[in-house]
Amino acid sequence: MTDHTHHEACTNCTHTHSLGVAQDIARKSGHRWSETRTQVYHTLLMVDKPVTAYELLDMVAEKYERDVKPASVYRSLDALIDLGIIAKIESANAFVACQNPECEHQHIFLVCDHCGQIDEISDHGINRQLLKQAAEQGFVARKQILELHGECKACHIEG
Amino acid sequence: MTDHTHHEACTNCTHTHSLGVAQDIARKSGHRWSETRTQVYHTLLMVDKPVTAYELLDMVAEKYERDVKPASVYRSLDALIDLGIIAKIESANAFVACQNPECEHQHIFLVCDHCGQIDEISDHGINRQLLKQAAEQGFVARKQILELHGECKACHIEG
DNA sequence: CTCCAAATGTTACTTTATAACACTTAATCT
DNA sequence: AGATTAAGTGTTATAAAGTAACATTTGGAG
Ligand SMILES: [Zn+2]
Ligand SMILES: [Zn+2]
Ligand SMILES: [Zn+2]
Ligand SMILES: [Zn+2]
Repeated sequence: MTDHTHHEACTNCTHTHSLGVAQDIARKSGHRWSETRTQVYHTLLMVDKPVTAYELLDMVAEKYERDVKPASVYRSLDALIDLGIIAKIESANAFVACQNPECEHQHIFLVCDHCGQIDEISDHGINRQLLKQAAEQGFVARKQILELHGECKACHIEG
Repeated sequence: MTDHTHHEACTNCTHTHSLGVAQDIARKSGHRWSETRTQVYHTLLMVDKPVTAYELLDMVAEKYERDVKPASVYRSLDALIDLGIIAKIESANAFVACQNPECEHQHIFLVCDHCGQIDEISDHGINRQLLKQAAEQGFVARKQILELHGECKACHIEG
C-alpha cells in the first residue's frame, strides 16, 4: 500500500490523485500499470487539451529524458482508452484526458478549431436518445463518437 | 445541353441522375466539374459503403484503367465533401456517398463493425438539440461528427 | 476561339499507425 | 524473499493516411 513510486515523481501538480485512480481502475479491470503509462497519462493530464500521439511522444521524451518510441506511446494510449480515462478525438487524430474518469463515458466533445481547446457536453439525454433511435432501426450501438467543431466562447468573443 | 459525355460512360447503372445532380450542385456553388471527380464520385456511388481513399484509388485505377495518384483522389474527395454530396467517416478514415445529396447534411452514421455497412439516423431533432446544448455553453458549432459503432440489424440477427 | 483561374499530374514527403519478435517486469503465488 | 509467467516494453521496420510544391492542362465563361 505504500509502494506508489510512480506518484512521487511529481511534487508540484495536482494529478497524483488522478494517477492513483487510474492505477486502481487498471488493476480492477485486470490491466497492469507501468511507468510508461504513468508518464503518458500524466503528460496528457498536464497539457489538458488534445494532442497527437507524436506530440505526446515528444513531450514524454523531453520531460522524462527518454527515447520513447511510437509503438510504446500508442500501446499506452490504447490501454488508457481501454480504461476509459482518456479519449481519442477521431476528427483530429488527437488524444485527451477525460475530465472525470469515474463517470460514464460517452463523451460529447466541443472542439474549438481556433484555439484547439475542447469542452464537453454532459447531457446524457442525447446519448440515450441516440441509442434509442439506433435501436429503432435495429442497430445495436456499442460506442458513440460525438464531436462538434466550431468556436469556443473565448475565441468567439475575441474574434 | 447535350454535352454530358461523363454521364454516358455508364449505361448499366442508375447513377446518371446523381452524377447530373452533382454536376449541377458543383456549378451552382462555383466549383468546376471534371473527369476525375466524376470517376471518384461514381465509384463511391457504386460501392455504397465506406471505403478508404486508397481503396477508392485502386478501384478507380482498375475501372478506368488509369494511373491515378493519391493527391488527385484526395483533391476530388475534398471537393465532393465541399459540395456536400459525400462524407468522411472520421472514425474509419473512410468516405461514403450521401444517400440524399439534396437534403441537409449533419449526418448521424451507424457504422457496423462487423460488415462495414453503414446506415443513417435522420432525426434532425438530435442535431438541433446538440446545437442548442453547445450554444448554452457559449460554443458556436459549425460541423457535427456523429458516428455510432456497433452491429447492424442483419449482423446482429446472424450472430 | 481565346483566356485564365481552377483543377490535374507528378514527385517527393510528412504524419499517423501497426507488425513482429526478442526482452523485461508487474503482480501473483508460494 | 524468490520463482513464475502473462502482460507489457524496446526496437526495427514498414504500412497506411494525407499533403506540399510546382509545372502542365482544361473547364467553362465571354
Ligand atoms: Zn503531477
Ligand atoms: Zn477557442
Ligand atoms: Zn453509373
Ligand atoms: Zn453489419
